[in-house]
Amino acid sequence: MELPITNFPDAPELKDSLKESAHTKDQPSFKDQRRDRIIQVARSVFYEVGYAGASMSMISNRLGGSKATLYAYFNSKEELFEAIVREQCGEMAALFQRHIGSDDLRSSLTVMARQLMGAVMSDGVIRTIQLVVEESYRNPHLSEMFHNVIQSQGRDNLIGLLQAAHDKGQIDAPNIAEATMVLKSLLFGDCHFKRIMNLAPEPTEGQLHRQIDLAVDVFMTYYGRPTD
Amino acid sequence: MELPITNFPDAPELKDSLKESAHTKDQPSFKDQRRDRIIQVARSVFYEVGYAGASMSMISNRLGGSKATLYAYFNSKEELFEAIVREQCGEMAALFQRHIGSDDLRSSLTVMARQLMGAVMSDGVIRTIQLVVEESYRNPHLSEMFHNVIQSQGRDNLIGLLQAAHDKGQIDAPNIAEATMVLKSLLFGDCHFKRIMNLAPEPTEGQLHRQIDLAVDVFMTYYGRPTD
DNA sequence: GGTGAACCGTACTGTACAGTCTGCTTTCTT
DNA sequence: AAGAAAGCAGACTGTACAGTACGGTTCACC
Repeated sequence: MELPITNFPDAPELKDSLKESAHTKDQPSFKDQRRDRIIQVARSVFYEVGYAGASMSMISNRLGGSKATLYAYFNSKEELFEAIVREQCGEMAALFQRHIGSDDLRSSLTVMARQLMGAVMSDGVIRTIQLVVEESYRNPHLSEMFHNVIQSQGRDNLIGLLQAAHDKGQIDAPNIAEATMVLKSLLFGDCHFKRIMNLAPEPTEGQLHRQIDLAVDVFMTYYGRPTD
Repeated sequence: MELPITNFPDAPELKDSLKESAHTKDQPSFKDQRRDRIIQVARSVFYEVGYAGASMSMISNRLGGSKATLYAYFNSKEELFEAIVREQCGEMAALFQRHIGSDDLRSSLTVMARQLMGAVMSDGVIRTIQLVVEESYRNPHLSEMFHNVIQSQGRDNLIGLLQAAHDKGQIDAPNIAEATMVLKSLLFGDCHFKRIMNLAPEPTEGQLHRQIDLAVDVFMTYYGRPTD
């Protein structure tokens, strides 16, 4: 079922702009930029109709070029999809900057959580998660890739923060991994699951902040030192 | 790609047993039992290869009958899948029996949570969730159906329990819905998400119990009355 | 022993898709 | 200007699948 998306008019424009930027000797090569453009377009198609529902013809049509060109950049649909997930992981990892705990642990946690949650609840990340779930049976290393970013990178940040807080005596959490899990659960709340099930829209900033405040409050009540 | 599952030998046997049971005038008719058998087999196929990966031929082969028979019971692949999800929802709903809080809220919560979590973390339910996620874009009312069970049924039980506890003065939770969300998040923890992403096997009973104990402890520390 | 409903096996139809190939055009390089 | 590299359009191949058609078979029931 080919959607009626007849040759996007912006495709040729882009092509021209690519050529120009090459004249000015920018860092990313033609190929890289074109590759990025393919990933971007393909991602939007996968988002709309899912992995199984997307066809390479659909992608190349919307891209404006020919299928042959598409296959010149990616050897298969699977490889293209993998590149999309990889790129999304990269974007997420870039968001998980390392935080150094301040004296006020509550505000440190809040700042960090806002950053983390904004990323993790966004339409893009949620849709990627859904696609990974769809493909994770056929292609288990996709979820592993995701795991390495979302769990290792994001979680290690949290663990580092909490470990430092524990060492400074701000909290009393002998089992840091467990405490991290509790915090993460409280932060994600109901909402993350609902998002994945397509049962809730992207939360507003206000909703996110309320949820984070509650999570931090519950967490600190359990793990905080009496003096804190 | 047809899997090498040549005509299950048990299919004819079953057919015979169906006929026999009709003689004895059991409640479920031929059709009902046969329908259940189809759902059961189809579910196992969907579990193995996903919705898109499963073909009706594959299902009817494994069933032992012909495709025509399959279509005599279900008008389309989608309808069959919907029946599977509906049945799984029914099974889950049956597990969420109503609990009346005892004087010991901690133990009430623990008992209820063990029941809930055992269901919700099981391979069957998790795999169904994954399939629903896969199809929820094309077929949004599948997730709604799920939502009605897992959220309304399961959650209403929790809400009822907590409301009673609040009324009895066992906890101080002016916003019951919020408290329920906190409890649910703590119970599900990391594990549920990991399960959905195919990153963790079904937890052992010991792991479940530890997680539940921690969740209840955190919850009661925050919401419990000082006297409790 | 005949009738009808359910079922069986399988061939068929129409469609859709991944991936390839070809012949042509544009654009860059030298 | 000439050759090379990349891209374009779209036809083509082979496969897989949803769903249908059909002729033959079983079997309960009359």
